[in-house]
Amino acid sequence: MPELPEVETVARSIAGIVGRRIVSAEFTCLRILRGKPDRMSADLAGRRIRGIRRRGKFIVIDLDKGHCFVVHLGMTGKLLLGGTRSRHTHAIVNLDRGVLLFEDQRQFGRLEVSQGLPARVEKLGPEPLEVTIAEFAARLKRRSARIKAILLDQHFVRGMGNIYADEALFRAGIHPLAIGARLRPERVKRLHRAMVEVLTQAIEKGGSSISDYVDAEGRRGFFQFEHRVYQRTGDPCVTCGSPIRRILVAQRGTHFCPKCQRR
DNA sequence: ATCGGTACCTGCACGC
DNA sequence: TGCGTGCAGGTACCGA
Repeated sequence: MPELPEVETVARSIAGIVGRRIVSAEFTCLRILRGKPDRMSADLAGRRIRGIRRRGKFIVIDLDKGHCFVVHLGMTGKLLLGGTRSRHTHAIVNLDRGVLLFEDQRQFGRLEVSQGLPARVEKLGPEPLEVTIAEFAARLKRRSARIKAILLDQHFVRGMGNIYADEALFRAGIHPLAIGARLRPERVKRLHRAMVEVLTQAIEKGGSSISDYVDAEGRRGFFQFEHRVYQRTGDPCVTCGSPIRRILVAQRGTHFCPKCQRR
């Protein structure tokens, strides 16, 4: 499910747990854990929640003494405040008031307890909503891959995913197979602007609910109604009417208008 | 360091 | 109805 706008929406939806204390935590699926379940439970029990932040697609729950509870939602992960347990409920975090559940049908999500930020999470690229056009252009100049693959690389910018890469490229009029370093400065500028616009608008709409994405209160997003190319294969381009095409780039379904998006 | 390909999971839609 | 195939918001890891 979750790219930057969805993760941001989920992070905001659990902001209310800041200040609460973790009473206990139970983990029932080894695959999604970075660390041993009993050790993680012991590290979490009794800790006060000091803050919630998002770093790329990671949700960082800051605890006492620099400890972090780091959550990645993978493709189908959900953080939920209360609600009924299901066969995909893999973690139950009991708070002094309420409970935080982690569900994940496909088990691509990951949970981790660390002292400070894990190195893997620390060394990601800049936030796409903060990176300046100058830095964006400089970083792009060093990349020889296709622009779609570059946007998906979390070391280039952190938080873009398959939906918003396709949507940003469409809005910028750039073909997904264009080589990053070869983009003219004017097109780089358009891409930077399109990326910021599409992510900002998507956050305002609470993200995209493609199948079952919801925030921690169970609310769906509405940005799926604003998609112009993503999963619109064969449908007419909203600008020129040409059928939207789907190709594979970096093994990911990639949607674009062959007339509006040029290499 | 970067690039492109593969593996990891479950569930759904589709054609036969 | 059942079965095989392809597809799905993700990252990690491999060899080149």
